[in-house]
Amino acid sequence: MPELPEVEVTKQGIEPYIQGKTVTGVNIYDGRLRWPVPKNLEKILSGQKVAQIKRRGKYLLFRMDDGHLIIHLGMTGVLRLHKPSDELKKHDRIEILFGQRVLRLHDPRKFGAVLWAGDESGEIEKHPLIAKLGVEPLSDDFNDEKAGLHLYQHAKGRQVSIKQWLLAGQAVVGVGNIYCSESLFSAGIHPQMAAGKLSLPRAEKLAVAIKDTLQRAIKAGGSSLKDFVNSEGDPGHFMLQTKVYDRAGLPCRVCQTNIKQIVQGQRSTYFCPKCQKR
DNA sequence: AGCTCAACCTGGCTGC
DNA sequence: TGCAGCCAGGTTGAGC
Repeated sequence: MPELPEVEVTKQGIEPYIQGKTVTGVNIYDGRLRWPVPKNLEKILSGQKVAQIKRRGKYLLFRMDDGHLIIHLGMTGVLRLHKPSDELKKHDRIEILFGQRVLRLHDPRKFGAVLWAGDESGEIEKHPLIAKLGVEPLSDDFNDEKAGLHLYQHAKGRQVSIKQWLLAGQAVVGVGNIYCSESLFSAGIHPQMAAGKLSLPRAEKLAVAIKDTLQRAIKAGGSSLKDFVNSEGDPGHFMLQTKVYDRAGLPCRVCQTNIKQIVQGQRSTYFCPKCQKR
């Protein structure tokens, strides 16, 4: 479910209610996520205050008194605030109590993660899961002058397809399978082109396309999904109307050519064979 | 170092 | 209706 925009909207949705609040308890209903949830998480977190929530790529980093709580939503994770009395739903895996509010992770496929990184293990930026991540697409490090050049230099010499290169997240984080297809369409780049063939002008165009796609998705999510505090509602799918994703066989919204679907690196890619050039 | 691929897990949809 | 097979928003880690 969640690519960067979904994670960002989640962050913005829960932060006002959680920031400055103290953990009063933790319940683990099924801790067998991507990695086992630490069994002693309740002991670790109880009494600690949330100073701030940051997002790095698709990771949410809760700055606590003695370290960071790391949460990743995986493929199907949803974080929402509830009242403790709200009925548990199937696939609610873990909850963190803040007095009369409770943060629940609902994750059917269990690809999400809830981990603890204490300060003794170093700065959170050096954490093994965080350290290798690419540049933040919406940060100053990816502004107009630097962004295209950064992509161009990172892609140089790579034989892998530009779709797989972009999705891998080593150059830029947060571009998941949906917005990867969308961004390449927007930049007019064929997904099977070798990453190393990316010219500087096209890299600049791609950088703009990525930022624009993600920003618009965040806006769409922010408007369609303000309600992070109640139990109702399914915050799962709030996608923009897609240009190519999941539109195999349908006419391109620009040129009417049929959208094609292919598989790259075990993932589906959608593109317009006419609008997108190698 | 770069790249490919299997694996983690559950549910929903398609087609027989 | 039942069931097998395939697909799904992410990421790591093994192996070449």
